Amino acid sequence: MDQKVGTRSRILDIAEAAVLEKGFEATSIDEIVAGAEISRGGFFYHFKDKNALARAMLERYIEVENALYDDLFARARELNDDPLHCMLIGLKLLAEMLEEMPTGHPGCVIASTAYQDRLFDEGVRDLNRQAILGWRKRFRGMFEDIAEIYEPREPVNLDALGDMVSGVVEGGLVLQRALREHNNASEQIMLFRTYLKLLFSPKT
Amino acid sequence: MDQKVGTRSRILDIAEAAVLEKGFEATSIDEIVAGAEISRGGFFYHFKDKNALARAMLERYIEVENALYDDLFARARELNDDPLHCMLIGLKLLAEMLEEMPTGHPGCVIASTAYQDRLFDEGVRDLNRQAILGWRKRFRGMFEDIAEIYEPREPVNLDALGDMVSGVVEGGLVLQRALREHNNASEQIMLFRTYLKLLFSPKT
DNA sequence: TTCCGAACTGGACTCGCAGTACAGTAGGAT
DNA sequence: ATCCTACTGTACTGCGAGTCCAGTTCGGAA
Repeated sequence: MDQKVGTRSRILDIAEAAVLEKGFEATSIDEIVAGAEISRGGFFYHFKDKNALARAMLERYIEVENALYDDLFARARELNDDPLHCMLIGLKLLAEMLEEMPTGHPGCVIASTAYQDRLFDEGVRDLNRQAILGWRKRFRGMFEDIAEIYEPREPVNLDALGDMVSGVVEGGLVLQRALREHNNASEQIMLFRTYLKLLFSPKT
Repeated sequence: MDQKVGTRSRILDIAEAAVLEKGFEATSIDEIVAGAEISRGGFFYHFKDKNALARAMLERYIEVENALYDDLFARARELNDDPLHCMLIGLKLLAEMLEEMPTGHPGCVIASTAYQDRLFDEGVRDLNRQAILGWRKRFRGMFEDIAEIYEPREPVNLDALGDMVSGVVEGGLVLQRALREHNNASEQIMLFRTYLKLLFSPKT
C-alpha cells in the first residue's frame, strides 16, 4: 500500500470533480479508475456499482453543504444578532460565494440526480429527498424567528418560503448552466434577498 | 404506407412521453422504435442520431411552450388591461395549470438537458440557451411595461427579474421531482407572485 | 514466524445500447 | 416504366457497466 490516504476517498474526489463538470452519466468508471490510478477490480471492491458511488458522493456532498451553511449563517450571526439581518447577510455571503466559484459551484448535484432519476435506485433518491427536506427545515426555522419579530406584509407559507431558498439556488444554477453565464445564481439569490426585505419590512 | 400521420412526429410523441417520464438518457432507441412500431433503420432514417432527436424534441417543445405562454397572457390581458394585474393573473393561471398536470408537467425538458450537457452537441445546447433567452426577453418586456406605471419599491435588474420567472419554475420543478410532492412548482410561482405584488405596490 | 484477511491487480467475459452499413422493398408521383 | 421516399431487416462495431475470479501484497494478530 503506497497510498496512506484511503483509496475510497480518492475515488470519491475524482468522481465528484468529474461528475460536477460533466454530469454523472457522462462520467465512466474507466475514467475514474484511470484518474485514481487503480484497477477496475479495485473500484468495484469499494463500490458495488455506480449507485453505491452516487450514494456515497451524495452523502459526503450533503454533509459538506450543510457544514457550509452552518458556517455561513454562524458568521452572519456574528455580524448581526437580528434574525432578519442575519438572514440577509447570510444570503449575501452565499451569493458572493457562488460568484467566486470558478466552475459554477457544486449545488447542482441535487438537481442533477433529480433529473436522472431512473438511473438511480431508491436509496439515492431518498438521500436527495432528505437533503432538500433538511434545507426546508433549516430555512423554515430561520423564517419563523424572523416572522416573530417582523410581521410579514403578505401572508406566506413558511415551508414554501424555505423551499424557495433551495428553489432559487437550484433554478439559478439551471439557468447558469444552460446560458453559460456566470452569476445568474448569485443574482437570483440577491433578488430573493430583496423579496425578503420587502416582505419583512416594518409597516411603519 | 398505412400511416397517414407522419412517422416522424409519432416518433417524437413517443420519445417525448418517455423522456419526460424517465429522462433522456434512460430512454433507449429500441424502446422508442418499439413504441412507434417501426424498425431501427426507420428511426435512423428520420434522425441521424440521438442528438438530432433531442434537437427536434426541443424545437417542438419550445414552440408549444411559447404558444402556451402567448395564450396564457393573452387570456390574462383580456381579464385586465393593466400590465401588473395582467402579469399577476397570468402567473395565477400558470400555477393552476401546473397543478392540473398529473405527471408534474414537461417544464423539465430544459433543465433536464441542461444537466445532461455532455450527452448533447452544441446545437442542442444552443437551442436550450435560446429558449431561456426568449423567456427572459418576454418577461423583461412585461416587467418594463409594469415598471413604467408602478415604480419598483427596490431597485431591481429587470433582466434578472425576467430570469427569475424561468428560474422559479425550473427550481420548483426540481424540488417537485426530487421530493415527489405535487405542487411545489405552483406554490413557488404563487410566492413569486407575492413578490411582484410587494415590489410594484404603490408607495402611498 | 506464520498466517489471515483487507485491499487490491488483471484479465476474460456478458449484456445492453448507440451507431453504421447496406441490401432490399412497397407504393405514390411523374 | 422508373424513380424517389419511406421505410424493413440483418449484421456488425464499439463502448461502458457489471460479473467472476484467480492471484498478489502488505500489515497486524497469534
